[in-house]
Amino acid sequence: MVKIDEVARAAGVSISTVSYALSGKRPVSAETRRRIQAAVHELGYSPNAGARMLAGSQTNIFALSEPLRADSHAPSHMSFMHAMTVAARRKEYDMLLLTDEDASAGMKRVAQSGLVDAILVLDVAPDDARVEIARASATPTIFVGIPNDHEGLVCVDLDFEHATVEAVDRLADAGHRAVGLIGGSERAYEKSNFPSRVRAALSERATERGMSAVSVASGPVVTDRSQVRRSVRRFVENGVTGIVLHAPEEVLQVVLVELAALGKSVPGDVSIVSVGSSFDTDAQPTPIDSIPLVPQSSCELAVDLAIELIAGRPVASGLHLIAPTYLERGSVAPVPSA
Amino acid sequence: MVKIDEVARAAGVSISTVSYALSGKRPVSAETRRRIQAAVHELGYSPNAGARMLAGSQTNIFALSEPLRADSHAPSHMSFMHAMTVAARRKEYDMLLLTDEDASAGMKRVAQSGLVDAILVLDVAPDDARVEIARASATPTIFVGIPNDHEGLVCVDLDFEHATVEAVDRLADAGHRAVGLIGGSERAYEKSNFPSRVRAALSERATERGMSAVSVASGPVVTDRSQVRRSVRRFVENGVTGIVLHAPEEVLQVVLVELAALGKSVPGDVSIVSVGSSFDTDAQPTPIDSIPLVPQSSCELAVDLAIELIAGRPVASGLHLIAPTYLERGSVAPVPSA
DNA sequence: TTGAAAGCGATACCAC
DNA sequence: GTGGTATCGCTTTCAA
Repeated sequence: MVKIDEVARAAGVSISTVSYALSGKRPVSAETRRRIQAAVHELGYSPNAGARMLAGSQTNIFALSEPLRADSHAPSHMSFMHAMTVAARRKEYDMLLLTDEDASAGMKRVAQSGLVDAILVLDVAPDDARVEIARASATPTIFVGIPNDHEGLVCVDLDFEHATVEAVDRLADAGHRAVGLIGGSERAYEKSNFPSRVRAALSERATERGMSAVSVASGPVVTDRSQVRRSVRRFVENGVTGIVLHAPEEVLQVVLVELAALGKSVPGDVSIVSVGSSFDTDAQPTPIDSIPLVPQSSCELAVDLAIELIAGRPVASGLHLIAPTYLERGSVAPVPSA
Repeated sequence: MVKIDEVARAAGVSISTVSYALSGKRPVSAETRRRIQAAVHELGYSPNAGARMLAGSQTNIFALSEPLRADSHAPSHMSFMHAMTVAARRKEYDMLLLTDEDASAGMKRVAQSGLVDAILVLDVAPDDARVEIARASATPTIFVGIPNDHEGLVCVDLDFEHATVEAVDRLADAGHRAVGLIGGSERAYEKSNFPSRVRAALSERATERGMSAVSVASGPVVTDRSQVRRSVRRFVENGVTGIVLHAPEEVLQVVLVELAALGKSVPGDVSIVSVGSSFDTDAQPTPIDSIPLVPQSSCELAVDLAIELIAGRPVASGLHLIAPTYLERGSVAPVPSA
């Protein structure tokens, strides 16, 4: 394991110059820097992590607190974990995993031992125990998702309410008079407080636009396709021509199959918009308009905010909402003239 | 951030005694240890991670190399990552995440910087680039899964071959004369070399037991249920009464639905055994006999082996196969007397 | 623009 | 059974 003094010797400079050349915290002449970089490359030097932490009081490690509840949607979680880790690496940070059975204790431990510079919290529940720990800790903490009580916290999320409004508006603009919502399972409404915000925003906006709204929460995906199909049938019977979907990929597929079974085409007879999904609505048999929840966006923002906090720069505590982006895929069309 | 000397002062001992009391590497009188523990608790002390790494040359961190390929099965991956992280924590280790775009570079980096004590490799491909890196590195590395060329490596996995043999034997013992295999997607056969071992073991054992074997790889799960259904129909037409399933949960569900549609009952008409699945075959509408791939088992073994290597204790390089466990759930019954 | 040297906070050797 | 202290490899002040 090659050390900094070997690099210094090889480059014919002092240890401190090597350190500065690598960190860029002090100007180093072009020629000297070149020699140092050559030596670094030559010897395959990378600074000892422990020594760096100790001397620099920065670890370049984030903790990712990721409670894996039995009912969480694995593919979405993976996307977020992955996006977060990649975003961190782009900023030279590594990612340490904190599991659920360890969430509270783990957050304390990594903070107290100075193992990490900041904590990133995924899969935030409305009533999340980690909120209190974050408040009690001096370690910068960013929530991806929004707990009910987010006073003084830094939270990142998609702006679901505006996304929903946008979705309703698109349908209204296309002349649709009745809109239906296919939401997630009942459990989803306890796990996160956004499904209910979507539902509320939809009702409100539909009313404002003079539409009638029918909202339905779908049952647990795999075990209860029939409930989703029932909802779709009810929509059709009630003259709903616009559907807003806030649910996983599997549910969309059931919806599409059922519509086809009822002889309804998309967007010929029924228009669909997906809100806040993190799967690719473009890769569906029928591409679907979407206002996606893009893990990369949330995660990059979260990482940037963490870095600001670490640097001691001011960050507005409160909600950092990501503006929705509407992706047209041709699944919204004017309502058929009855 | 409270330091060791404050604890020492509070307990009225020297810092070395505190260190020894905490590490247990030197006997400390009961009374002294009690006072130290009290002080630790009182002050909320936890040792500085950087200092510890530097002085002790142990980091108590593992790296988890987890290439997230687009076609990987998210729920299984999550199970493994989670199980591995939990197993590590039980041994006082934290887990650092290495992503795919970083796999090779990341492994080198964390090894060279002394950030981790060992590397755990998940989702091993038959022809895995990480094999070479492991060979070139002095950092202990454990593979969960088996690359084709595993010379000199330490690999952990379920003993799929014996598991398959056991499954075939159960069916043979129950009098079944023809056995069918529902495997994963074609891609699965490239991603890991176990699906093909299962297939080979099945053919061989079936022959040994005087059975006829029909092997079928199912298509990509979601987009091609029809292929699975076709296979099931073919099985029934060909008089197959015993099915070995080596595929994800979704495939099992399709199989069960199709059998029902064909008027076949389980285990009345057809017997089924699942091999190497990591979902709960007991939670299915029809519970299924299973020789499960238990993430906990693999991960605990991997962690134990890593610790052995770190401690400098000898570990047999080569395959560490986990003995299969057969779980009876009533899905295997004597072949109906035609 | 560069160098010397004082820490950072533990661990573990050497004494007692 | 306990204490003093050199040491780990870097960062960063202070000097030049």
